[in-house]
Amino acid sequence: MWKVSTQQRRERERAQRHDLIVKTARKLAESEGWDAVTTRRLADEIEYSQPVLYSHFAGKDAIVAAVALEGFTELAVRLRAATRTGEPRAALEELARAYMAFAEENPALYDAMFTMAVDLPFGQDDTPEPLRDGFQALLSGVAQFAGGRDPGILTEVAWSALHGLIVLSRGGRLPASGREARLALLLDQLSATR
Amino acid sequence: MWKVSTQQRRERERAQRHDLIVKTARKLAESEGWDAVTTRRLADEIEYSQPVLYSHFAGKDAIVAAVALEGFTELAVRLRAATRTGEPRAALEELARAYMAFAEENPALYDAMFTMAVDLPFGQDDTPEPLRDGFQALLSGVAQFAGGRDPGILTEVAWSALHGLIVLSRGGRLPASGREARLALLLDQLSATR
DNA sequence: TCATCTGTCTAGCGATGCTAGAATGTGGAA
DNA sequence: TTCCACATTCTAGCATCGCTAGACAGATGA
Repeated sequence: MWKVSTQQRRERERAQRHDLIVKTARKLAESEGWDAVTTRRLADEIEYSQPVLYSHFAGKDAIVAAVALEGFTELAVRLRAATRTGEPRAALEELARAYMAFAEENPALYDAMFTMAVDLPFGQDDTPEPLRDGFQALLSGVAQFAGGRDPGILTEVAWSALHGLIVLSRGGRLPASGREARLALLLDQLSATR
Repeated sequence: MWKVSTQQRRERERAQRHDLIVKTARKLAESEGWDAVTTRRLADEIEYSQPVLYSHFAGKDAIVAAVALEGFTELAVRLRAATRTGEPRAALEELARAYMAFAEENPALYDAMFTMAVDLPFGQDDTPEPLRDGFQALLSGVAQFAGGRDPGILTEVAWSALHGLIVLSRGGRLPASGREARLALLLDQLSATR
């Protein structure tokens, strides 16, 4: 009944608006916090009415999840870019710093990825590619210090420690002053092969 | 104008109701999650009307903070009780296990303490006693492995790692299967003096 | 017995996520 | 060009949230 070309244009426009919603939600969250990201406010920003959001996403949580997914892709890229150094200890440090820098530069995004959205499949078969890729990048930097131990487990512990530092620092649970000292100590711990 | 005894009775009753609110909020959060802890629901449970809550607390956040404070006290007691073993490595393990057990047995409480409530003073001079005490308990178990390093920093890193493991496991970010392996590896890392 | 004052409740405000049904506008057929 | 059909978008509203003003009730001391 409808021309094929018309249908394609519509799908293209829908995809663009889908992206616009995600980008706007992210920008808004980053500049004013996730509390400011209400469906009304978001609808205003994209210059459409509220129900339009629900023709793209099942609900607000799905929008947050979409933002988080975008974050995983960027984090993976960033970690990949930080795994090119030669010397092991320096490589590990660069990797850790890349992770922490990402979290600091995109606090709202990081929250969406690791504290808010719960409905993303993580350790399972249908885990999105970017998630898997980011973990692999971390693993590549940590693995050489595994010695006889399981590199996967070591990576999980390293990741947990980094995440813990980030999230406790952000909430004011850890003083901002000791930042560098803590990172240095963690890197020492991790890079001690045995 | 008012009898002293009357006034005392009233203050006693107020204190009891204050406790009732905190206990009820905690129980409700633990059994149905913090989303179920609405002011209306909470008022229903304590068999008073909503405004009564606001005569005790500035708002819902203050109630959560009160629950969190109770949690800090309990955690401190628990950690203190786990610092009595002789052999250092065993003492450290017992301490770590006590911390993780507390988080697992009281997930909602742990969330209130470390993820939700933001208005509790942490690393400052007016930090509540239980917070300081819990940190000291952790420190007492970790310090002997510090070697030449700053025991405070080491404790902060150890705490971060534990917290990271807990919070990532809970969100499904880490598979439940490797739990013991991750803890063992972390303890190895921490107990390696250098 | 009465007046007063404290404590409690009813009712309501603005804002939230979400949705049903009306209105709009676009595309193809006559 | 006119008209109909259908997809798309919007207006308006629901239930619920945290929070509060003002009415109501009950206890207290004179």
